[in-house]
Amino acid sequence: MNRPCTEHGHVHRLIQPALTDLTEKLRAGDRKITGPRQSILNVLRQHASPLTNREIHTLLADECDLATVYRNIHTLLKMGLVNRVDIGDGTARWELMADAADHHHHHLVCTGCQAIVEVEGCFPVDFEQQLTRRHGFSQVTHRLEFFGLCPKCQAQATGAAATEPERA
Amino acid sequence: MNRPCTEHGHVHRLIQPALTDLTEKLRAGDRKITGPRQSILNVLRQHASPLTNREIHTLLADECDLATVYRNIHTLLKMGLVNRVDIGDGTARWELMADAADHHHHHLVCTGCQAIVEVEGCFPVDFEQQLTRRHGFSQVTHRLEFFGLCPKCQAQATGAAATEPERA
DNA sequence: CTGGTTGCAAACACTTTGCATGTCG
DNA sequence: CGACATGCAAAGTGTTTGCAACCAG
Repeated sequence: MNRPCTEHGHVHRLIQPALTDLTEKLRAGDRKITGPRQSILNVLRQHASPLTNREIHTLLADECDLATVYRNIHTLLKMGLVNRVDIGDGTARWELMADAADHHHHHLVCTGCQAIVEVEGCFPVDFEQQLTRRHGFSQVTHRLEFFGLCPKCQAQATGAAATEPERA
Repeated sequence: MNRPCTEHGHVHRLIQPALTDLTEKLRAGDRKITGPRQSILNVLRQHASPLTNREIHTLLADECDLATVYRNIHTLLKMGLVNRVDIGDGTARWELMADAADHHHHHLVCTGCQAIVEVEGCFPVDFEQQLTRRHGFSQVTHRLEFFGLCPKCQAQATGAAATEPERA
């Protein structure tokens, strides 16, 4: 389902919701189809790697204000159209939520260069239910991210002056 | 392993590293055992639920400056003594890293009241290796958090306007 | 026409940093 | 004594919000 992107070093999702499907959802939620809103959705559609609000704004080439990006992302979040991704640097990243339940996935983040790779698969739902049942929680979801050193950064680390003390 | 804390509504970890073990690690890293540093470690030892820098500072009752908390947490992070936890609100939280590899755990966060419960167990390491092997990453770790509605918030939601203050 | 939306700027919250002073080892 | 640590304040980011003008439905 995925194809490596030689230019950016990450994986592009081939299957992205059609823009019409997205605007349709907006309409259903009594939201207006404005220019900035369509642009934001398009930018997200073209980048599988989660983007920060600032990155979205930059990619939009000042088509709209940064505050508008924040407001729209927030709206899209409430409508369940985007998904928040945290990679531990304190900045929120956003990706388009694939249609409903399918295409559940996670990310593999390089601790060296911050590159984000999308990984398929996840643990069985039984695991989640089993783990949370005893606590009486309902509507349980999860967020799972992997971290590690990507091939490039590994080479760079070993190749360069061997100043890399082994870490536990 | 855990015991519910009636006062704070979360779960306290019974097994926490002894303060001497912690200061020992500091010494080993050529770090000084200062007053603020010991206090921070003690606060973390007494609260299993991850704390924000501000919370730590408050619990310290102004024993030291907020900036000192930030700096020390950063130091402890680099030394591998604390672990960062993100629950999706943009604020970093910190918990004491249990001894080495054991006591690997995750968190169950209530989307209603932000309460954090520690959950034991995790998927088999094989899963992680299998999932990331194809990407050539090394030193792979992961971060996993569960989200859901805690029993209290469920009742509050169904009971509608029903008076259910019950100081949380 | 009308309420949602936007631009702009100010306000906020969290986090980092420069510098002089203080203190552990 | 020397290097690291701290307090204080200022500056940096990421994010939110008030308000008047604007625009999609």
